[in-house]
Amino acid sequence: MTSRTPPDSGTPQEQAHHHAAHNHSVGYQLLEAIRHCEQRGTRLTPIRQHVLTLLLEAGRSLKAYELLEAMKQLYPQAKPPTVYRALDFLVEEGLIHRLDAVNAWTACQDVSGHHHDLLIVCTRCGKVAELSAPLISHQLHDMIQAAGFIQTTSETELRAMCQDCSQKGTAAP
Amino acid sequence: MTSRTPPDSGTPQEQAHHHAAHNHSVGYQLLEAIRHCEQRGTRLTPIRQHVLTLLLEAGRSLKAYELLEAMKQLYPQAKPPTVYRALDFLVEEGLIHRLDAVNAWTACQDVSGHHHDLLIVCTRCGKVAELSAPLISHQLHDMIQAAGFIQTTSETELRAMCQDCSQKGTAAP
DNA sequence: ATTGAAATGATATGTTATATCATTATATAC
DNA sequence: GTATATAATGATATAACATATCATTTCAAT
Repeated sequence: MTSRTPPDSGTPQEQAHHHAAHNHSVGYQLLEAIRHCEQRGTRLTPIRQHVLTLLLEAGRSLKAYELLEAMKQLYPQAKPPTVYRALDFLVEEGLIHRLDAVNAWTACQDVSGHHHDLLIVCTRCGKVAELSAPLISHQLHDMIQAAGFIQTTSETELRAMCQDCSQKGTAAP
Repeated sequence: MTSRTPPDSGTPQEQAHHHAAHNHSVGYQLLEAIRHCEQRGTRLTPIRQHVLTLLLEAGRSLKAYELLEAMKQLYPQAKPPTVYRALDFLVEEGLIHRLDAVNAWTACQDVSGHHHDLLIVCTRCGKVAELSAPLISHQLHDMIQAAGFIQTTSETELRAMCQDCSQKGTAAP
């Protein structure tokens, strides 16, 4: 799950927005993706669409080789490059995120809607919350620039642990 | 290099601090590390010390297998676990950072001094700038909490490109 | 000296990702 | 509609990153 029901009663103190309300169906999200690619003149081929669908249906982040196994149901000839090429395309299109913290991949929950710039990643189960926090992101951008760097991604990954996992303790999954 | 001479004339707008001034010698940094481990009752064994020294001398982030190759000069019997165990120990001690964005490892430039909570990582060459920005970090912490997560690391990695690399363009290294 | 814990040695294997070249599909120009 | 260039996929191999496991050694505390 991508944190669909976070307790919004915390300490806002910042114009941060969850987009948990954008809990669209997989079918709708797929349509959004198709429109998105049409507008950009890119091709959401069957393989790419299927990888995206798997991620959308999973409702959590998946490993590349998990996706490969799943792909083999429909595409028995699928090999690692089959999956990695699709993933690279989908990242390029902004339809999915690669999560460095857990070496996994997750569908973007809100392609056409609000921009989100922070990803909170549970390093235990891979659950992700997509947030929008323009003020913080702007500050981060300025700091990166002040340090003599150029920001190359509009999304910042934050390592964390979800409530379920932190309750279960640090033991193995 | 860990961004030793960033242009500090940018847009501060935030109490962010570079610690480029803490440009200590490798010898001094090693002494700091030894003291650090003594105080914590942990053992900076020869292997661990050598891995740390390699990272300190490199002045940039290194891959685990680069370190392995280098280790083999002094420890011909070195194997992957030799290096990974040392790296895990050094991370545990806060003497080095693991950089998820580039699958590499970098020495902490300021073990005993100021706390730093942001790492700006050049995803092209692995160069790192260590920054301290308590206000932003506090905001990030609150947002993570508001999203129903528990923050598990005190350092946030920011993907970027250093000036050298962004000038050289997107071509291969 | 004994002993328990930590560290290292050694082997094997698991996991993640890419390089390369051949083939097929698609879009555009003609 | 055929030619042709480009994009996508197929297929094989291998590179790059990381850990599990068990044996042995070192170290510190008794």
